[in-house]
Amino acid sequence: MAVTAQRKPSKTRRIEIKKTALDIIYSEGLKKLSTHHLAAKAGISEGTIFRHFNSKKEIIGSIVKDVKAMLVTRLHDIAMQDTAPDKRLEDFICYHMQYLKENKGITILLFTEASYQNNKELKEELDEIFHLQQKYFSKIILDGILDGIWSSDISTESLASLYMGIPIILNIEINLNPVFKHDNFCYQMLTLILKALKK
Amino acid sequence: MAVTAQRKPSKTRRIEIKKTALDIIYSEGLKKLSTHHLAAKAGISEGTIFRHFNSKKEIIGSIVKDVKAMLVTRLHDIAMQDTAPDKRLEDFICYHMQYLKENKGITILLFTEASYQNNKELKEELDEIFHLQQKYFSKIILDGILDGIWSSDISTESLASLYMGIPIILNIEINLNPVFKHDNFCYQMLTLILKALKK
DNA sequence: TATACAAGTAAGTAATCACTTGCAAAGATA
DNA sequence: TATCTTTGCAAGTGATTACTTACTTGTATA
Repeated sequence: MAVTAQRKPSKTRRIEIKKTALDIIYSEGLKKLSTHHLAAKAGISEGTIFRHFNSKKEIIGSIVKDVKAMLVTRLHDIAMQDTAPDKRLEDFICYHMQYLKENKGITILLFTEASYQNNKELKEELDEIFHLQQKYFSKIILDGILDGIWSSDISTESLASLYMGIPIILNIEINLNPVFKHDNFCYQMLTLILKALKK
Repeated sequence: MAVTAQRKPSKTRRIEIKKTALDIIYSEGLKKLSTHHLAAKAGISEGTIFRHFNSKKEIIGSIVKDVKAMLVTRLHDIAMQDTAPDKRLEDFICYHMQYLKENKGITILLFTEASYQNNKELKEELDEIFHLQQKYFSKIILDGILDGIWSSDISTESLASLYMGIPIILNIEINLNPVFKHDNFCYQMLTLILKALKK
């Protein structure tokens, strides 16, 4: 019979709201992400949400921004390391999968929101995230081909396209199959990619 | 200044409504698929939609049923042919891509609706479609391995998972890149898969 | 030609949506 | 202690949602 939520600084409350939003997306679906339901799950009133965000759109925009800061820059760093390409490829894929495993609502948000809403700015953000990931992946592959460890008669572009399907598949499998063994997943995918790259 | 839509038998009208729904999903996003907007685009009144379908849910359910009848059974037939596995693989992938190219709203509907709505029956239907496609794909791969034309040291299951990412990627690329050259796409993907399968 | 049914409409319905308003009170600073 | 800013809430707002109701009209068949 809570009367009023504990007062917290906006910075903290924003993080809580975004975390709750991802929980809802992952466990109940995007449709349940109403401001009413989000407030209830976060233990605050609906009005309080709009004290910390100007709009619902801004909440999603802020989450996307977090992904760029946390995931995309890390993938960039991995791709640009001066270690061997096969080592970088492993780090890249495994970090990518681990991040998505630990932030389970992200994939649904990125791919569903873009095709559900018709928000132009959001679409452009997602487009950028998508193609940056492809670009960093391609960088590693091209380095490996230049180093002579991988076959050059492969379309790097196609392989990068194929790679981008993996996060989505991971998510669908997790969603449909509750006992999905995520741990092997990144190494299984790595093995397949290495096989395709073999000279 | 049309007063009343032309009278058509329910069978015809249902097809028109479903076609219009897919057009909206593809070109305007799932959010714009309201019964109000759907009726306007189909050139009928909102009430007429409910003359031919009991609910909006039933429209989507009927489209999913069409996919099972048109796409899934065709993929089954291709997988079960007694031609060479590499021929079947080519037919399988190219028919799959062609179907999705000609029915552009389907992929968004299948993958977005499942994570947007929390409709249990729909989720089970989509689960079935997803895993049947994986199963038929795996059948071809296993036949090729048994015939000795492809390497046996590959996880058929992993490859089938990887394969299922392709339709989604195709859709995202088409959406983000208006001048995407779909024609090469299925052969590029086929090449990569064959490379991974090489002995 | 009379009748019955199928297919159409306009104008509703309650529920839900994102968001606003006006006010109370906690916490920091003077 | 007095003041000011920030964070909270209850109770709204109009717009939109899927769907219903009551009624009209085209068309096939007796």
